[in-house]
Amino acid sequence: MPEFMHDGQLFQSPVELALHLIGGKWKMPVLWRLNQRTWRYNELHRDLKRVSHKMLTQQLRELEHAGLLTRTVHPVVPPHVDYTITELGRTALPAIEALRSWGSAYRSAVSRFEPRNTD
Amino acid sequence: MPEFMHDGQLFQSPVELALHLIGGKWKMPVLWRLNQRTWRYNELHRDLKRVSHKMLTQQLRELEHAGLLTRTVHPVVPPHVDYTITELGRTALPAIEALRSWGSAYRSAVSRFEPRNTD
DNA sequence: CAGGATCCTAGGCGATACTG
DNA sequence: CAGTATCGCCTAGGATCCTG
Repeated sequence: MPEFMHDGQLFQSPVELALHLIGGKWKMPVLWRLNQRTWRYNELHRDLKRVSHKMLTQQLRELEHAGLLTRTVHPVVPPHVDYTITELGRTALPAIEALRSWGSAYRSAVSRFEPRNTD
Repeated sequence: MPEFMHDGQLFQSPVELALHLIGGKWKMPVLWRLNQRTWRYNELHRDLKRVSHKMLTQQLRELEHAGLLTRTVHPVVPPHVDYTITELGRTALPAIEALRSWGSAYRSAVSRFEPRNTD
């Protein structure tokens, strides 16, 4: 398993690359939403409740840079920008789904031992 | 998609939980290795080249806390500690494999546009 | 050999204010 | 509405030293 460079950074494995590309806290949730339809900036901002303006913008930029989504600016006033997933971005969905599904299964597996909150 | 608590923290989705559990920089690489056999601490430390002592220890503790691996201390001198994946830990492997496979596919998809280093 | 404890710094990230 | 810029906190995490 040889090391390799991508975008000026050194990686030891494809997993490490994948986490770099979509492992950020908000990237999978964003791609997941974009799978259904095109979203506007503020829609995402509202729906991902605890994300800060700065973080969301930054992660959207990184996803765009990675070619996983497309940013479209409509030249109207007030500004209107929306984000669409690319074909390349769609290829990440099975992996995201696998994580989502595992997280869900883990939760029910563990809840059998940790009693649920009843108060 | 309701929010839920796990281990004292608030999560918005199963994906977020999954990233919390195994999204750390070294966790998937560790689990991936443990799938093949039991490893000793120093073996992991050597094999994950750029991990620091502190980080590796911390992430192993978190994986243990999450029930994904087992830490076994052999009472000999010098100390001998090894790490084994649990059944619960094995359930994460398909998700890790999905990410690994996507990272690999992404890399070859992108390399068609970005010329490889020839110098 | 495994890992705890301590110190210390870079930079991740939130809050805020400003632009087109 | 969407995005940039700036400031400053605070903590993630590396380096180092010490134990059984």
